Amino acid sequence: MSAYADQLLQVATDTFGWPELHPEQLEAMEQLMEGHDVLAVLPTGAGKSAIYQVPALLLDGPTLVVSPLLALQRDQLGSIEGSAAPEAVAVNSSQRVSETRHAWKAVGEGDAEYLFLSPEQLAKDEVVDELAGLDVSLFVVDEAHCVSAWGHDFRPDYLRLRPVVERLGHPPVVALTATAALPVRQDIVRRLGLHDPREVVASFDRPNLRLAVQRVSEERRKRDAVVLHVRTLMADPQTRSGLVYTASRKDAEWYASELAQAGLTSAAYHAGMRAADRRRVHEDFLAGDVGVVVATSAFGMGIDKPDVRFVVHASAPESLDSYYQQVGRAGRDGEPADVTLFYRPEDLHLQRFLTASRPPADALAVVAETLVDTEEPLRPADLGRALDAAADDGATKVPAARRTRAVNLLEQAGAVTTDDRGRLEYLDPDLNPGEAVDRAVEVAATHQRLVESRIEMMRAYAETTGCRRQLLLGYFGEQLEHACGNCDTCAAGTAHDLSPQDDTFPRNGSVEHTEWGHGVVMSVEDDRLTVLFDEVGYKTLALAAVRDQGLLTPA
DNA sequence: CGGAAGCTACGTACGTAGCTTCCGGTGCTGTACT
Repeated sequence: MSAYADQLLQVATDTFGWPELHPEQLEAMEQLMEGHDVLAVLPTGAGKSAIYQVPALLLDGPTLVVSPLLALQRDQLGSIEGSAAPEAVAVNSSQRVSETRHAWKAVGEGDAEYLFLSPEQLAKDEVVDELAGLDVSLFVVDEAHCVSAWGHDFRPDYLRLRPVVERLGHPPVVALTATAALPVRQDIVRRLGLHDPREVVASFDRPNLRLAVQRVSEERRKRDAVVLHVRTLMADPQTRSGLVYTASRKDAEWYASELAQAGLTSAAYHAGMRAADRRRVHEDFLAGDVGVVVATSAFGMGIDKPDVRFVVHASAPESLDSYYQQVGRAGRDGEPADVTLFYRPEDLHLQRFLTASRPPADALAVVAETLVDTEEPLRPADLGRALDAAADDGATKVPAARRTRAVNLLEQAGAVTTDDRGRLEYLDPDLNPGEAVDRAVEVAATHQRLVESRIEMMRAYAETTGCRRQLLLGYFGEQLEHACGNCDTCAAGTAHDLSPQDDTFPRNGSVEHTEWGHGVVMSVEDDRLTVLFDEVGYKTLALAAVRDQGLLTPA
């Protein structure tokens, strides 16, 4: 046991009232105390927040917590307030100016230990300037999968945390998430610039979830089948609550009303609803007044209800990452829960549409040209001003989010870098901006291939005749030797235990493909391999073809 | 890409087949207006 274990346990007990810590929690905390960066992948309910809350009190200086949703920030503030820990404050657009002023003052004077912020706040120079004077001792990225899932497109400021960490002198950084497959973990480590990170990864297996897929041919039949399935589940007196996920807001409304007509207490939940209605649905679900919430992906983070008895998908999501996160909301109490995907291959086309992204070609060109022409490195805000001025002279107008996305891509392409004062610099004056744009477009294309290959993994899960849990856990890098006995394919008798493999291509081993280049073996089944390639994402290869044609060599 | 909604033609007077068009997810922020 390390020198810190006793102190950590004592703070956990005295301040938070936790009589003990899980080994993973303690491990992550000790690594932080020793000054290491940490990536912790632990299931929800395993006490991820404790990992920063406890060491924060032993480290000298405030703890900065990056959190994706204001609602989550409020929850966290509330839970810290309910403990004996020092004050927690937030800085965001939803609170009064006076509250924000108080927050800065309290952190500055050492009265507040925890400061919650969104990544968008950290994109502002004045916020980072303020933080730079605070001697931040711990940098926490909560729900860190958002870095990878949202940073590339939806919320590009998630990819700009790294320069902030550096400007704060790189205090120990801890990234926390419940679900992260290998490329997501790699992305988190790379984008946050974690130094030699210690990874604490708990098992992904949730044996109490009964996994099933119902394949349906027609949309109309699927709707009937989903409604029937939910009605059947809710007819069981043991089943008080469950979730139905849909791909569109319209479907969420449709199923919610259909289930209500069938006599169930159901409610829709999606981002198109008014904030007050969303909050009420959430509260009613927790209180048990609403039995079934029918939701888009908007419903999820921050829901901690132990007795959710089922999660039904009326439509497949865009990745197993999302799928596992959503189904993981069932059966937190460890009791059996039903997890069923209603699958039509056609539904994957919608996911393809929703995840399709065009690289911001015009923005890339303007940003690259502006940066190459600038003598001094530019702060992002100054770049924005320069682009606005250029737009007044007839250049393409570039909204802030697009500009950030362009900067991110140029940086990933190695054309632009951020210096230690957070300023953007064009790296090689001899590199033609047109060439820089081409490279950035290629970076975006590589990422897009990964996104598309994730959809194909979703398809593989839905269509496999092997054990679903083996496939799912394999996706997250965990090998299940025996068929699980608690999924539909096991029940149908098509699943079977893995037979011993020769170890030409061991799991997690590096390989080189004749066409697709470098990759890492994710899972090995009897007749096939799934490999994550750097350039083309996930690919499943038939072992026979690999052997006969010599497609793959260990690297 | 697929599905729903809206439109037109049909050929009979209201309903349906078939075509076209449009829509489809996740949240922060700061500002303008009630």
